[in-house]
Amino acid sequence: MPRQSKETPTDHVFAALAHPVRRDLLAALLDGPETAQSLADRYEMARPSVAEHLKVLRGVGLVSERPAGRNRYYSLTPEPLALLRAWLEPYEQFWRGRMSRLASLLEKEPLS
Amino acid sequence: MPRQSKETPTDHVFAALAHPVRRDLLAALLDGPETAQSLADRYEMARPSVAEHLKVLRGVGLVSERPAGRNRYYSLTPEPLALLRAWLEPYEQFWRGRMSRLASLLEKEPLS
DNA sequence: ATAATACGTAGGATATTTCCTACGCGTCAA
DNA sequence: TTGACGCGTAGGAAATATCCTACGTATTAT
Repeated sequence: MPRQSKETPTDHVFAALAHPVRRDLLAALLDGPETAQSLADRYEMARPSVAEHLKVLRGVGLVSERPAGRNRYYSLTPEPLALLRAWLEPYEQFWRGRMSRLASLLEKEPLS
Repeated sequence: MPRQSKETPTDHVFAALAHPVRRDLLAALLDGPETAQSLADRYEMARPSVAEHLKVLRGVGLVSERPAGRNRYYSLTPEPLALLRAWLEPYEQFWRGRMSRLASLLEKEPLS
């Protein structure tokens, strides 16, 4: 399997979540919408840098924006995280498979 | 909150999963242990490059190795993915909150 | 012993990411 | 209108990540 040539939405979500600052930004938005400026203040980071990160998050649909006068409020839209959960699925099955195999093993040979 | 200075295990798991090739490698290992060489063949990539990726995955505990003569079998150890699921938790709660608020809104003002 | 093969890692070229300052645009207050 | 403020983005420096070939080591086959 020589790696799919096209990048999938899941690829982009993983890439967006790879950076600690972007995950921090998402966490901050759990408490409600905020502006780029106030987020920049919170993280001791230049506002344009925060704006870039927000752009990435918006690109994968994890964040949406609402203009309000000269302000612009960013809010969390967690739907794309469903892709992450879907990706996780086969590994959890794999894990459960291992666990049950271990369980049946212990059943046959207890306390050895 | 000026960003935690120390990197957490969760940070490292996200970083490890950020690269498409590393996710492909994990997916390949779902079918059972494999050597670096056979993985390299599958992905049309130089073996040392695959070895580097495996090193990263091993660093976060997603992969373990078992030497066997001059071969070395890598296998999937999905436990660290629990960190990812834990990270996901607050966002799923956030999501459910939005859904239920929408539901109660529709209940009060149906089909408008 | 010798040849072949699998391995990890070093060294380094290249690509990508991240972060900043500088700028121009739009909005609000005076 | 004018000045202050918030915004996004361009441009570029610096840090990271990625991928390769080259090398040395260990194991198997001849």
